[in-house]
Amino acid sequence: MSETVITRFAPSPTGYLHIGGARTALFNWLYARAKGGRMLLRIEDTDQARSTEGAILAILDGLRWLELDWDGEPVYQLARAERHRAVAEQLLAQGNAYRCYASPEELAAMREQARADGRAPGYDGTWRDREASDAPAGTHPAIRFKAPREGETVIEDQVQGRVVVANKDIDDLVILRSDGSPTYNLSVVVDDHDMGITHVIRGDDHLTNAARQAQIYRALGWDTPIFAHVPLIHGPDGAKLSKRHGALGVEAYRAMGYLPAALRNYLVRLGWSHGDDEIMSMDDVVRWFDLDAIGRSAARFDFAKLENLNGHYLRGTADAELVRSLQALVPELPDGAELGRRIDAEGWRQLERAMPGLKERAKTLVELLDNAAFLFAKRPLELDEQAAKLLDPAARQTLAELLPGLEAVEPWSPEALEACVRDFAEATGRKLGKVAQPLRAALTGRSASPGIFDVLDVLGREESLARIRDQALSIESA
RNA sequence: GCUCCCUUCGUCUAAUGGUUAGGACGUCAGGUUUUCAACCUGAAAACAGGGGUUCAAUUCCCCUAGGGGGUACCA
Repeated sequence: MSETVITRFAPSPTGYLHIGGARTALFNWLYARAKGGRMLLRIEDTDQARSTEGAILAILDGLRWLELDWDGEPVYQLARAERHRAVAEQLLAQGNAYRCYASPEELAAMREQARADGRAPGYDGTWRDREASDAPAGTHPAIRFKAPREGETVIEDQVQGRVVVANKDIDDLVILRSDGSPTYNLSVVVDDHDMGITHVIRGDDHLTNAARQAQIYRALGWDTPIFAHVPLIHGPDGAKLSKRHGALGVEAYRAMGYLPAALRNYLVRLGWSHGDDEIMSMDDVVRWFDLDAIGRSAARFDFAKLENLNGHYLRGTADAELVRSLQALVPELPDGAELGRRIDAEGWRQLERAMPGLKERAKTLVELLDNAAFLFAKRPLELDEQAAKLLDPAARQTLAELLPGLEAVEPWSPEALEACVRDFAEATGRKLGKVAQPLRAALTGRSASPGIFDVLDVLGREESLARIRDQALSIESA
């Protein structure tokens, strides 16, 4: 009997959706899709001190941007606290848990002592067998899980393989705080069980939790889900890619001009592989994805490769769609407001017309937009250093000589323009580059741009000639 | 400290008990070209170290080193 696969992505809303979380979500999504199952979303907001509404929104937004959809409504863990509490009480009634009256000070002292003795700094089980009558008056106890002390707990992990933890190394964890709120390890078990989760795919920072959780499953008489602990993603320097060490939320990648398709492709190859395949559609990946092809070692995040992939996807995206992406991106840019004002409807149309030449030359949407700056520039153009160097007296002379021919070009099409410029170069014994580069500098203010005949075409006759005159004329006045 | 996991070119990775250890990104050198990209060709570049097991280990086992995770009344 084959059971429907149900995975879940369970972020805690204490920050944005970071890149590791995004990959975890992607893997869960892929596995569910690959097996014809479902992926559920659970917001683990039980840490009320750190969870924020804004973070929840940022995470949902990040998932939507990555086009990772989930099935059904998100489950909010906090809303299920009553159920978690009931399970804790059940564990207590069954004798699988006990009340612990130790104060925070006592616990701290206990940890310190254990450390000094070279032992694992876990709870020592003081209240495991003490009578309730010993309880100090007026204190609210926490409830601790009575973890087995003998033997070992085995996790048959789909990625990590067989992981064995000695039970003596697992202490009695608190499942219900003294204020009556459930803790993570209890909530996860109850929720995963109640939601019918069949496969838990998450970062391997949860690997040791899995052993604790397995013990709780057992005490409750529930089947454990299948675990798959995916290695973490490290920064370019090999250090942990944590929120504190410059890890970025997916919205930062969006703002840097990356395409969701490129990020997904990059992320899926971080830890998972299918032979020598690098560029894969999500349809391909869904067809091929499985847990056994996930590697066991951590990967470093490499922007260079992401950029390369992004360039690939950029080139493969339709012009009109790129314009829409750009329109959505502009407000998120640092100078977005100013830029948004400068580009009018006509500007967007021009941008789309210039897109074939632009998308060939950019690795990100941000770079693309920067390369398109000449479209929105106002005369007289500001020349960058190299363009200024290019427009030496000889070049300005060339432009002056070229001008009459260009003025007569009819129609103003790339083909006709190219014929005109080539004829001019040939007739005057110049190499094409000697004409094209000054033109480029005059028209775009830079030394690099899309094909120069396309630039002339997109800019139009009037604006092109005016920009050329701006530069050619200066020699006559000089 | 205790405990768990990991280790193939700079990076992401493939493969195999016997291979010239493959691909991709990046780098370098050419080609193409109106610039820059793209594209094409080529090059340099890896089995962490030490022990075993075996006719034979990059591959299996052990140790060491290095890296990472966990070690909360956080998730």
